[in-house]
Order: sequence, then C-alpha cells, then structure tokens
Amino acid sequence: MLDDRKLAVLRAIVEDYVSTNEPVGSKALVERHSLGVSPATIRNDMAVLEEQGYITQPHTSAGRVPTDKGYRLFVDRLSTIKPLSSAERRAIETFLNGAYDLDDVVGRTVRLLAQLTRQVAVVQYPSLSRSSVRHVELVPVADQRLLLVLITNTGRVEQRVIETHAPVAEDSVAHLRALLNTCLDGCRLTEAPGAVSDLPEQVPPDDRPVAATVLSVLLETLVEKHEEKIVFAGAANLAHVDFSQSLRDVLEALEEQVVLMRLLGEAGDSSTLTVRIGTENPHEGLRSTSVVAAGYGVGDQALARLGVLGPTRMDYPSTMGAVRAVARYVGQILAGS
Amino acid sequence: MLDDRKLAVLRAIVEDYVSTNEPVGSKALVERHSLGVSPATIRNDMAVLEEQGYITQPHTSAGRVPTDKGYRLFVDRLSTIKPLSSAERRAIETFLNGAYDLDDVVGRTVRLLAQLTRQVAVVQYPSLSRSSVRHVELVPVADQRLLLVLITNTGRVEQRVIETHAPVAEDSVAHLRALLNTCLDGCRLTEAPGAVSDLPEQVPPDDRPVAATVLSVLLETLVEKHEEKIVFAGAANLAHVDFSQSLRDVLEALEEQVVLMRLLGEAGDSSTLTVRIGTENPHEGLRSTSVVAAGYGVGDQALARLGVLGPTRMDYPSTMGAVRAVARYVGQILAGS
DNA sequence: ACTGGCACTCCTTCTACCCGAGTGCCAAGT
DNA sequence: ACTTGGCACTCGGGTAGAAGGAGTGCCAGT
Repeated sequence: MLDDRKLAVLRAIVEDYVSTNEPVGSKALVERHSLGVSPATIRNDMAVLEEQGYITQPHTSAGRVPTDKGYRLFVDRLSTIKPLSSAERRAIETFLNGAYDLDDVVGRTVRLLAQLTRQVAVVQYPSLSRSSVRHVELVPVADQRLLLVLITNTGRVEQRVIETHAPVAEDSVAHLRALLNTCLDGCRLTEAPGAVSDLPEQVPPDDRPVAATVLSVLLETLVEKHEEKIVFAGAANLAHVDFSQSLRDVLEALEEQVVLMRLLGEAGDSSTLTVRIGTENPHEGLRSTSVVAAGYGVGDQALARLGVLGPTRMDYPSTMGAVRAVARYVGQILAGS
Repeated sequence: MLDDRKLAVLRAIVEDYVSTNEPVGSKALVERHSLGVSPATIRNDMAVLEEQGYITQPHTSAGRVPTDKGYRLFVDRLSTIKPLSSAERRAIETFLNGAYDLDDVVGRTVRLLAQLTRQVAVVQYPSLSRSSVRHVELVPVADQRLLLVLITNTGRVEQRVIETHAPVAEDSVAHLRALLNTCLDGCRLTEAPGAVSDLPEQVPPDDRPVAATVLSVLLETLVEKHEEKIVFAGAANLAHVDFSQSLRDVLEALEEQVVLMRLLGEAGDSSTLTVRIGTENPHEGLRSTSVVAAGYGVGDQALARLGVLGPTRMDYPSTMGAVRAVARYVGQILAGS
C-alpha cells in the first residue's frame, strides 16, 4: 500500500524536516530531491501518507511534519546507520584512551557522546549484577567503624562504612577479610549470597556479630544498590531546541535516576541499538524526545547501557552511528582494563 | 548622601522586584510598603538612586529595576539572613542523615540544596589537600596491574589503576603496601611527598621500578587531581527563569568543572558566606547570575565549598539562610563519620 | 497515473493605533 | 528645604486590520 516512491517521499520529508526544522512542502521537496515527478504528484502521495498517520500538518496550508509513526518507519526501514567520519573516530580514541579509572571512563564517555551528537548523553555504570568480585577489602577506619571496599572485574569500586557497635580487633578484621576473599574471589555478584552463606560458621563465635553486620551491609550493597548509578551530560544542547512542552520537564526527568534507568531500557544483547521515539517513551515529560540507546560491555554480554536523548526531530542515522561507535569503543576500553 | 528613606526605598524595590519580577514603580511602592510619603517624593529618591547607579529603568516610562550595585548594597547593608523554617530544618536532617558514604552525602546535599532554594546547587567534594591519609590499599587486579586505593579522613576514596609493565609478586605488593601505610598513615596529603621520599630505599632493589611507578601515580593523584571533583543539581530550576542571555550559556558553564570551581571561590574561613552578584562573576556566560557560597568543613577549617547559583534577581536572604544551614549541617555530618 | 491550473485556507508579518503605566518637572504648600 | 499634587510626555504592549505568501486539495486534461 506504500509504494517505493511514497517511502522515498517520507524519507525526504524526514530528512528535510530534520535539517531545516520547518514543515516541508511539496514544492521544496521536488526541488531538493530528484524525485522525477511534479509537486502535484507528491501532494497526492503526501495525502496518502497523512491518511496513514506517517505525517501531519501543523495547520492547513502548512507543509508536512513527520509523526512519531513516521520517524519509526524511517528508522526501521528507510535509513541506514551513518558511520562516523575518520576525524570523529580519532576523537573518540584520543578522548577515551586517557582515562585511568572507571569513573573517568564513564565521565569521559558521557561528555564525548554529548559533544559528538550535540545532544544529551546518558551513560549507565556497568551493572554490578553481571560483574564478578575481584577483591574485597576491609579496613578499620575508627574504633567502631570499618570501611568495606568492593572491587569488581569491571573496574567498579563500591565502598561502604560499617558501624560495628563494638570495637573490633585488627586480627579479627584481617581474618574476616581473608575469609571474604576466599569465599568471593571471582564469584559472580548474583551468586554472592550463596557463596557467603556458610561464612558465619567459619569465624570464631566472638566475631560473629561483627561478621553478620559486615555481611548484611555487603549483600545490601550488592542487591539493593545495584545498577543504580547513571550520569548524563550535555544539557546545554537542549537549550537551543524549542520544545513544544516546557524544557523544564525534560531537565527534571534527566535529574531523576529512576527515569534515566527506564529511559535506557533493559540491558539486552550487547550490540543492539534501541530507538525509542516520542510517545513510545515511558516518561510523561519526555513525550517529544527520542532516545537512541545501546548496550555496551565486554564481548557479547552487555554490562550496561548508554545512549542519547534529543528531540524527536533528530538526525537518527548519525546519532545511531555515534552511539554504536562509542558503545563499541567503551566495551574495548573496559575489556582492556 | 543616602539617607534612611532612600535606603528603605532601595530595599523595597529589591524585595518587590524579586517577588514580582516586574519593574517597580513609585505608586506601587507606596501602596505595598508603608513609607509614609507620596509617590512624588519616592520618585525624587528614585532619581537619586538611579543617578548613583543602584537602580535603572529598562526604558523610559517603566518602573525601576535594581542594578548589580543595588543588589550588592542590599545584601551588604539592607538585609538580614533569613533563618530556615523548622520544617525546612527537619527536611535537612532527615534527608542528610540517611547517607552512608561520601558520594552519597555529597549527592544528597546537592539535591537537597537545589530543592530548598529552587535554584541550581553546586557542591565541591572535600578537598584532598586539607585531608590526611587514613589508609592506603594496594591490590593486584591483573598480572601487570595494581589498584591503588587511598582513603582519607574526610571519607573520600580515590582509586587509580597502575600499569606496572612487569608482573609483580604478591609478597612485594604486600610489602610495599605495608611500607606505604607506615609512611603515610595520618599524614597530611600536602606533606605526603616528603613522607615517602625515602621509601624507595627501603624496598628490595628488584622492586624499585614498581615502587617508583606506584609512587609517581600516588603523588600525581594527590597533587594534580586534587580538589577537582564538583557536582551540581537543579538545572531544571533554571528553565522557568528567563535569562537575558541564553540559557545555553549558563548550562554550558555549569558543565565545566573549571568554571564551577572558580564560581565557588577560594575555600576560606569555614563559616563565611560569599555572595557574588552578576558581573562580579568571573565567567562570561554568568553575567546575569549570582552565586551564594559558603565553606563547609569540620570545625573552623573549611574542607570545601558549596553554594547556589541563580538569577541576580534572587531572594538573597532566604538563599543565604539555606546555604548557611546546609553548609553547617554537612559539616556536622562529616565530623561524625 | 501524472500534471498544470486554480481557488482556498490560514499563518505570518507589518502597520497603525490606542491605552496606560510611569516618569520628570514645576509650582505651590508646609 | 523638603514634600506634594498636577500635568505633559514617553514609550512599551496589546489589538485590529491588511497585505503577502506558502501550501494545499481538487479537477480536468493529457
């Protein structure tokens, strides 16, 4: 029911609208793209496209604007992901290679992605649940306080202060630390609760209350807090876009971790790009924004996701190219460290 | 040259303009404040105030608006810091008490301050240079990689991955770790370079290259990276303000660490409030914003600063009250942990 | 199936205009 | 010497109408 030319028209409309930010009319269309037919013909096609819900006109006597459904079709069938220029590739490399710890990697990534796409970038920290324990450290920092540091194979370092409610001997701490490392070394975090279940039996009775406290904090850190950390950058890029709704809503949404989490979606297959357009979005205030996201990680397994948020009227091919490239590169960086 | 009534007029103008966001005229002024004189008299006073540069009119036949100089006088001599309501005090307590590590304290603080003032909040992490070492941890995370973790008495945890370029034996690592802790425990970070200067001599010749690498990374972490970390929240609160300049400039400035640092100013005496108004600001894009900042820390010594950024047209007494209260409370929290 | 022509719609821009808030100044009053 | 009421003046903002123009839908012809 949509022949090739109608699809070409839709594609042209999306492209023109994205680049000019103005409703596109039939005349402008034939001038800018060599469609080989007259404006009148295009008008007929447009009428059909509109009837089917792919485009709409802001008011009579204005050009057409793609609807969310139109963008969806464009993304699914009419566009190909645009590879980055070599200059951009080089920028990614030089920018990310200087990073020296996970915080730095994530921080650089989010700024890079924002700059590359001129939109808002969102990066989730590698999820704890898919990581495994590389090392557990237990350090007394005061009379009745221990600091628990957990280092994962993804470079993530979690720290928690533990109140012991009673002084703990150095020896006990050292013993407990050794035990923890024995139980947990290399262990997937999801399997951690099982791995430490019989640990209390191995500590002297006197130390059991402390051990229990430490364990409960440890498990809490792993289970409750897991994959909550997420950052964004490039809010300034929103300023020059005029949103139909208030910019405030978008900024508010961005400051809520929970919303950001849902925005990026489930961590699925590492290499898949997800595009969520306008009303497909879970959050109320983001109805006129789109999100392009991808998982990143080591090998096939996605550790977390990153993506870009912008107006529905965005340059999908380029954005998708940037997101994909950055996701891959971050995966490599993480694999190497 | 400015008698009491003229000062009262200026105060009234600032207050009215802040609350209504509209140029205030002589008639409105006598109606809303009991000044006991006629509009004509006020007009004369206004003319003087304008001549002296405290107020200005956007155009002839409009009311008056305070200038930066006017706000300055208001803040310095015409206003008193407004204490928080008890509800607000309670909010601070309940919100900050749940924090369990430094990241969390800082994160909660910045969100709290943003919410309290309905503006953009900025919080600097406790400076490394004024902290002392509580513990140094050195953990092998791969064949040729060590993770260096540095824990300070302010609860800050710094981590760096170190490439050793050669495999290192467990024993050597343990020895080095012990040495580091002996040298550095309780040591002020500023004195760290001296404290470790003779450390290389104490390690076996075979391990000296590794020790040197570790030390150089350690010192680099302490010296170069120090006090760079800073966060902000509440950007959404900027959206409903209409800036004379573009909102984009402000958002851009906020995303640059360096600018944020200079914004808060030097960490001086812990309890002093600094107010920087409009053009007093160091940064180009922030010429129509004001910053209210305070140091926070344990006791008299300021560890770092926090503050609020908003339009010059802000409610200074309340903002100053909130900043002061939060700074004090964060100091208490840090002292206790 | 495509095309040119044409009438129609309706947004946008421009102009002219009025209204009113607010001012500065002045002369008179205290 | 300050304060006050009166008054003319200025200028921005809002409204109404007109002109302009981009774009459409439809129709009849090829």
